[in-house]
Amino acid sequence: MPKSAPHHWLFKSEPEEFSFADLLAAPKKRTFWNGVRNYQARNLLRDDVKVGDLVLYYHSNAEPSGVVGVAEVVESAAPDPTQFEPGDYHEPRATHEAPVWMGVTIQALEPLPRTVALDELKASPKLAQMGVCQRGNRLSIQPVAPAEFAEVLRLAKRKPSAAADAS
DNA sequence: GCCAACGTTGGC
DNA sequence: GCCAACGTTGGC
Repeated sequence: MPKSAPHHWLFKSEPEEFSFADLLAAPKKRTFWNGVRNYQARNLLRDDVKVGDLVLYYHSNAEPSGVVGVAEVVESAAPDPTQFEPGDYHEPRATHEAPVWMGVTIQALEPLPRTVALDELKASPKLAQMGVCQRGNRLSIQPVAPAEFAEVLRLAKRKPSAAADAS
């Protein structure tokens, strides 16, 4: 059996917390994606995010918010160590035998030629179904269709004005 | 800083 | 199991 094609994802991060530039500056351009504290996102990380999958790196609460880079999953799910540590991410119910929260390790591939801002994503008819374009969608780990992934990369190579002219 | 949307918690 | 209260996310 051939391996299945890589899946595509969008990971949200507040740049003040951990930006794509921070990822590029990290050792081996890698980081463990810790701090996910939502069960739906946790389940995706645990069950569906695989080594070799591609990630759109999205800056939320940014100026502007949007997709800024591409990363690759290099290690599949492992227990999030911050759940065992004191602090904001501590999880009293977690034990090493039965961890509650999981994370994956990603590695930066390339920054996009320019940020594809949220309003551009919303302006593209091909991205109408994309999770991040849906009102009220707060999920920090979202599946992305292959065609959507390609469209975001295509938008990133165009001038913003050209994107606005698209019909 | 505001607030809409959504998730979680806890009383009952 | 219902649902009100509360907390968080994240665009604006």
